[in-house]
Amino acid sequence: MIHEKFENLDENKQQRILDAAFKEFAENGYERASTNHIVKNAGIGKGMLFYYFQNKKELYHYLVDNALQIIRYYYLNRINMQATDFIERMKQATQVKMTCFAENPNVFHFLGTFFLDSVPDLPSYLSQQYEQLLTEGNAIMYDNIDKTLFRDDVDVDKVFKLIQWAMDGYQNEVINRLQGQKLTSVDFGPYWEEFYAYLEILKKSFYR
Amino acid sequence: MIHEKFENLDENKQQRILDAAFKEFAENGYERASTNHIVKNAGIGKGMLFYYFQNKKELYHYLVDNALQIIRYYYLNRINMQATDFIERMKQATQVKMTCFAENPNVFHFLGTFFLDSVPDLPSYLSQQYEQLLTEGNAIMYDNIDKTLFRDDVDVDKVFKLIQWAMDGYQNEVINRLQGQKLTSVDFGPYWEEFYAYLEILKKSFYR
DNA sequence: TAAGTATTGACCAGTCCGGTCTAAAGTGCT
DNA sequence: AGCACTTTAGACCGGACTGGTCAATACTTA
Repeated sequence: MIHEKFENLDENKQQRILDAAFKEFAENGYERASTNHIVKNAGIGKGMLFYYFQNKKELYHYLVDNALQIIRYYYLNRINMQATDFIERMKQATQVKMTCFAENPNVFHFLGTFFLDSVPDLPSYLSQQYEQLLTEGNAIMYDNIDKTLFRDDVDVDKVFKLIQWAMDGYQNEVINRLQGQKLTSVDFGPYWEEFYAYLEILKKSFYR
Repeated sequence: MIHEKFENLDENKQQRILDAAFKEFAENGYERASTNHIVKNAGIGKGMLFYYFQNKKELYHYLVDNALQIIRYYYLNRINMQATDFIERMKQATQVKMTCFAENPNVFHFLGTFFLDSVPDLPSYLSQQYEQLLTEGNAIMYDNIDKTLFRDDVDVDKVFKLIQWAMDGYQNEVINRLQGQKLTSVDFGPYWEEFYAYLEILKKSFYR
């Protein structure tokens, strides 16, 4: 195995290195991320990083692969596609997203900038993995939706958009409100209550 | 005057320098912005930048001042606060924002990152200017709104939020769709039509 | 004890940084 | 034309930081 050395490390140390690397790349993009910062934040010597990984680029690819797997794991198994109610579907998607974000903020942020970053020589197997995740995600959001629930005097596709913008808006609002706090120690109960109130308004307004 | 030299330059050259500087700071934040890039993109010699401005920080402050003035000019004079219809108010605000963005993308982007950037020793007169703009902007959005227009079975403040998230969502959507195009040469007509269609849906759904 | 593995951080050459300064070119007055 | 003054360019400076190497050490196992 290519990453035998790294993956034989004890769990804790592995995680420290991954966290430091995700964070550094997320905050600075590929080019400007500093391997020096990574080793310092991970608490290891400079040499070890290049003992575990061939070079900076190879480390980056390892992280992309890792991040895609994590996200995939969250999304694909937790959304019930039998529910044909669009707002209920969005509710699930939003909760999955927020949970995933709270538990893996660095990974999330990393993938967010990964899309924007002009990635250096991404191997094709990673591009494919990424493309697949996108199409699967799309299916999860829109397949098997009952459009007859909506009031018939408006364009349903536009209402889809409006609902999604509402989801995004609320998520950003919560993230902003919680800025600086450790997400793992936050009680999201009250936030979900508030969220449900918004969903009720959307149903009242957009459904028959 | 401190910036006599710079402001006596012919209009064109001044603008080239401002554009290059706004763009560089916007894309990289204060610390990582490079004066070398700025002079290269502005097409001037390195020495001149430090002939016009004392140093990097002083240039940055000049840009902040300039940007705040530009934004202020757009917003304060073009929104009719006599109109008590919230959606109409948001429509105006969104159009002003998009117009301003299309005509000054660099300035807009610069101010966007300025908020996030931990700004180096911002002089108090600039902080004050900034604070004032924020409160004025708030007034423009929410003062003198007729809340009786809304249906009475929902929380009006939450509907405010939903409408604003819709505005933000549509703006982002358009900006994404037009990515890479020169905004000044785009015909926004069709986009406004589409925008009005969204506003109609919002009125139908959220008003009595 | 000896072989083998894991680990460190000083060190390398190179890039880029903000800022300076010399020398030249341009401008305007007499 | 000659002189004083302003405007311009970019070579250059010390210093910070970069990705990556490597010799020296500590630890583990037999």
